[in-house]
Amino acid sequence: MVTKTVGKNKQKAILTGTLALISERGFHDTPMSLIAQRSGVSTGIIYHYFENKDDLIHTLYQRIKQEFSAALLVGDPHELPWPDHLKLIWMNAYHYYITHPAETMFLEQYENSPYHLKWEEMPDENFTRLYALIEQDLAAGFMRPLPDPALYALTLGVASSLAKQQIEGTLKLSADQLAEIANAVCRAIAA
Amino acid sequence: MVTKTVGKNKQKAILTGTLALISERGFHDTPMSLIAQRSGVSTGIIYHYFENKDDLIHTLYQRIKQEFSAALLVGDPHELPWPDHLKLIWMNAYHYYITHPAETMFLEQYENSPYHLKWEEMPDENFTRLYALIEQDLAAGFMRPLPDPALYALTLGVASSLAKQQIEGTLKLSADQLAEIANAVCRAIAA
Amino acid sequence: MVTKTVGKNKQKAILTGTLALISERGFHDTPMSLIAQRSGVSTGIIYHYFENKDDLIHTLYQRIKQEFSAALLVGDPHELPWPDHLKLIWMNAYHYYITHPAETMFLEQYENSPYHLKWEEMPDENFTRLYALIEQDLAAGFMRPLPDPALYALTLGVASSLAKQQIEGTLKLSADQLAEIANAVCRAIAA
Amino acid sequence: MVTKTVGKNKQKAILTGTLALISERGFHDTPMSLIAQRSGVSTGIIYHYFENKDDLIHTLYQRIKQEFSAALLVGDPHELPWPDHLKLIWMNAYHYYITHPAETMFLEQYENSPYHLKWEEMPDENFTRLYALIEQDLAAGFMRPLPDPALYALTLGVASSLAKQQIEGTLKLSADQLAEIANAVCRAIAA
DNA sequence: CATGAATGAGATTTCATTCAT
DNA sequence: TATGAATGAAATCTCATTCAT
Repeated sequence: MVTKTVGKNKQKAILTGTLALISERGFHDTPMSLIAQRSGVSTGIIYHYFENKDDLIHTLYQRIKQEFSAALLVGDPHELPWPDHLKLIWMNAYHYYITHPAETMFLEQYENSPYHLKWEEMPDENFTRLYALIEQDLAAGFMRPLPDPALYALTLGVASSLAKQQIEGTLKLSADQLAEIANAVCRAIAA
Repeated sequence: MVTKTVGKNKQKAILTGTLALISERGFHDTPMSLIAQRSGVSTGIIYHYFENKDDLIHTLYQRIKQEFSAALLVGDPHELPWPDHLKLIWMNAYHYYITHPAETMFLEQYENSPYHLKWEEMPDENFTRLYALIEQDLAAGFMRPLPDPALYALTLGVASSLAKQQIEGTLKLSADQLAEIANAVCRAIAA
Repeated sequence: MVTKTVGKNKQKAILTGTLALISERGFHDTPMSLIAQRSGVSTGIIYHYFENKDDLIHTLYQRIKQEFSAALLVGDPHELPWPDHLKLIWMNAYHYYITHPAETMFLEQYENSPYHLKWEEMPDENFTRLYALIEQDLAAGFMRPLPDPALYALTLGVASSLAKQQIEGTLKLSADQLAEIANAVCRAIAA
Repeated sequence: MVTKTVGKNKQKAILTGTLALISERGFHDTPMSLIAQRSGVSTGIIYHYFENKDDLIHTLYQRIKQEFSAALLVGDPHELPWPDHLKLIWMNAYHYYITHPAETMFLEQYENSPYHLKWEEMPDENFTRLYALIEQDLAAGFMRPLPDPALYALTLGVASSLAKQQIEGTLKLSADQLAEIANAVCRAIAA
């Protein structure tokens, strides 16, 4: 039982090290040996926990994506009326991004590389619940009937774009400005 | 006279080959030897025109960024009143993206990699003119006083996000839907 | 226990292979791939033991220099009176040179290339002891008060020069001739 | 006639550039392109004046060797009695070395690389005259009957060794010290 | 489970030499 | 003569992956 935990810890350490390095240096320029070093493990052991480098990176992606989807549901948006649940979700996304800079940079990098086309997206329960909520809003006529990707781009896409700039230090938003942008996002898609 | 341009042609061929390969395969997985082969030149000559791989990629980025900024001004948006000039610019961006899939994928990849933080952005005359137009709209009270990056995310960011999905084949927009989205974008930032 | 030393053996093999090749072919014309082949190792492992080619060559130089300095003290020259200790040291140097032709050619090549100006000389205990002995001889008035480099040139420099020619096959010295030259060297610097 | 001079000038420029670069950077690390640049000529033209890189380097060596041998005879040593002519030759050598640092470094490098074994030494009239003078001294019993290479090592070898150290800045000799060393050299080989 | 030396294919870059102009 | 773009073989170095211990 002790060793089981050690094993999990080691796997976690590898994922953490990989995240740190890739967010700093990019996919290229992040060799396995450096990951091992940063994670405090040997090169060989990585291949015990992951099939190969691609598998390691993809696993990391899935973990982060899952963590992100869970973060979107913080505060139980399903309990709130339109448009409050939309604003909460948007704020949750934004908050996750700026409090998880490494994860954010990694996600952006991953999703914008031809890398992620090689794998199919895993189904995720939290996203399923979110899509259901959106369907309700559409059915109730609160939201304009735009294609899903358009709704995404006009909402969470904006959040990620802004967060990225804050992380890079090229933007600083006050609470008021943030609320104002959240309103703008609502205006964009509200019926 | 024809032969005088051979040199430039070769440099252009290299940039074109690089663009094609990187948009298909990513930064990693695009070796110089493959670039040479695809461009129909020898490996060595690449280093005559570019200092190294980084320089090649960055130069390519600058060229595309320039081409893009020029595309935004097609149809003389400065001559149109608010909000028509905004819509024109937005449509120009969108049009550039979907008619230049390789360039789009390259731009996204480049701007989302730690790569681009190593270089400072070049000043660009077209962007300067665009910013001036935005300042006017802000001063005239047409647009909400949001920070530049927020305005960008709510407008061109949306266009790029949508275009990317169309290129990847996960989205198809009708002219009506597109116009509807352009309206949404306007609503978002209009005062 | 045998296998524990495998690592060191491999490093030694690389140094030995490098020495052989460089003494035969020179710095240029000695590619890493050839070193690997001659040493019976893979190219990659060389970079496990040495940072780069420069580091490999410089490390080899240091090892040889150390071995040489140890060879100078064979027979305990400190126990002999003037000028016998000088003659012993001189003979030791000469003997080392002609019995280590590869090392000799390497040393000469290294010390006569702009290469060695990039590194600072390591302090060496044996040389320190030799300098102390020379100081004594100077203080005792046995030797003429010439600058150290001049003393070196008039003694060991002569040994190396002669050895080099013997190695190249352009000179053959009898024991008598050698003794005669050792005397000449003594005459040159004796007070 | 004008162009003939230009040609010679260009060849001279190439030799001068090569000398400067090799004395600074070594045989390796001195590419043809850099030689062209430093010499103010195009890469291609070098191959008009020299067959290849080896030929260029060997030609340079011969020129310098010739210049050096001429320098040894300055002041007409043949007119002076023993041991004055020996001292004059020795001083001539020393003087040439310290006033021609690039040439000195080049010579040393060349003669200590496996390079020079590929070519046979050219006969040189000045050296022939010098050898004749030495024969006379030997026959007259002024000099000890040591092999030629030994005589060389004990005389000019010492001069070159000292000069090299002065060039590298690790030694500074006063006129007195120099005269003292010249005396030491004479003592070494005088009967 | 764990290590890290070892491999070797392949990546980037260099450079002597050629040749069209 | 003169240029310098062009070639491509070869050099240096990297790195994902394996495996003996």
